[in-house]
Amino acid sequence: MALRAAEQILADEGSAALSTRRVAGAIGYTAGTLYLVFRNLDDLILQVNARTLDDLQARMIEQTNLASEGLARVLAVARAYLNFALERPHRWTLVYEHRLPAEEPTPEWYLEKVSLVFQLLERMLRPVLEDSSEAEVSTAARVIWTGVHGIAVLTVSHRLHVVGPVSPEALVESLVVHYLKGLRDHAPFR
Amino acid sequence: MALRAAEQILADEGSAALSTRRVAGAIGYTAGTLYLVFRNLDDLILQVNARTLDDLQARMIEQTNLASEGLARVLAVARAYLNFALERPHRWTLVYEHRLPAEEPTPEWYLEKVSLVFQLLERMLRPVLEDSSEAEVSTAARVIWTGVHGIAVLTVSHRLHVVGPVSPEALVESLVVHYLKGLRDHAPFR
DNA sequence: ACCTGAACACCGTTCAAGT
DNA sequence: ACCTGAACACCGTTCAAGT
Repeated sequence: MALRAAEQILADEGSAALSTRRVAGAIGYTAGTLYLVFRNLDDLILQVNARTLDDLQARMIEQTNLASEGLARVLAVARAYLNFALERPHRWTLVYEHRLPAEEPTPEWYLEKVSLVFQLLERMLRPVLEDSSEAEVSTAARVIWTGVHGIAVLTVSHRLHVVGPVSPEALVESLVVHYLKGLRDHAPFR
Repeated sequence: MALRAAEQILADEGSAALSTRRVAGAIGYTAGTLYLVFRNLDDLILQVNARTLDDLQARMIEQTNLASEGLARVLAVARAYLNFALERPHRWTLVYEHRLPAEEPTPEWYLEKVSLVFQLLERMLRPVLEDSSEAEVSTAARVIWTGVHGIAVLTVSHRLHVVGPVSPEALVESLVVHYLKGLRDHAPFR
């Protein structure tokens, strides 16, 4: 299948090597044939990314189920997201770097998959923030999601070690633990 | 100048339109001529990014000086970073999405500029975390930097609104305020 | 019905040749 | 000394033509 060949090229050589001619060649066809299956290269990439998002979601659910109590589950989702990114840097990078041409809107089914990954975190967070309003849980889920994403982005692009040695796992733990602690402390800042 | 033309194309049409032929054409030259000034396209992009990092640093210093006390200064650096990204999405995106070929190492002077942006945040953070060790301040600076970066990345790529309406400014404030509050509370999580 | 291969409009990069 | 323009090896995409 074309998608599997694309994932292989991606894993081995990164997104710069991902071309219609390369993918077609890898499965014994000519570039033109791909256009009988996919609308264009963007469509092919969207399908590759859909599988990546599915795999990510599955991994997050799997890892989260190994942890029992509140905070441990939040940490487990966050770590699963980070580890997925670190283990498949090229596939994961393609998901958030790929941009459709401005005129083409992102398909609904794709946005749905992005949203599912986020909702999983939101669900794990609710029991930890019992005393908080719905809006506060919502904001907290966004902060942790974007924060873990940022750690993963800068680690994968090798920008993090530029400012000294540091473990991304330690950053995720510090972020989740201290942010949630601060959220539950309703006193003013100083 | 070639760099100014490159910035114009980038701002107007994004990084996909940034080619040697386009840049050369915009300044009345032929593609080959650019190779008398730049080693190749990657080198040109590196120079564009260097200017972007300089502008970002200047903007951060400027905004930070408007705020006086501890927490306000940390918030000011964080907001300056976010706003810079939102106002120049294409230029800012190129800085963190551009990858040199694996064999070519990133030049020292470039890593220095990345590191300066981070150090500015670290300096603002120290007075707020008087009771913390050097290592704790160091981790905190990395968590806030990566966190704000993640908020900016997902906002610029339009992934944030996918999970419902949300203001990136509010996320930055929630992250900084609650994370720092949690950091100063030395009690165990529950 | 399925696939090819040539064509078109683009790339980055090099380099002999022109002024 | 400075720049061009052709050449080479690549792109994505389309489509008449082949089997």
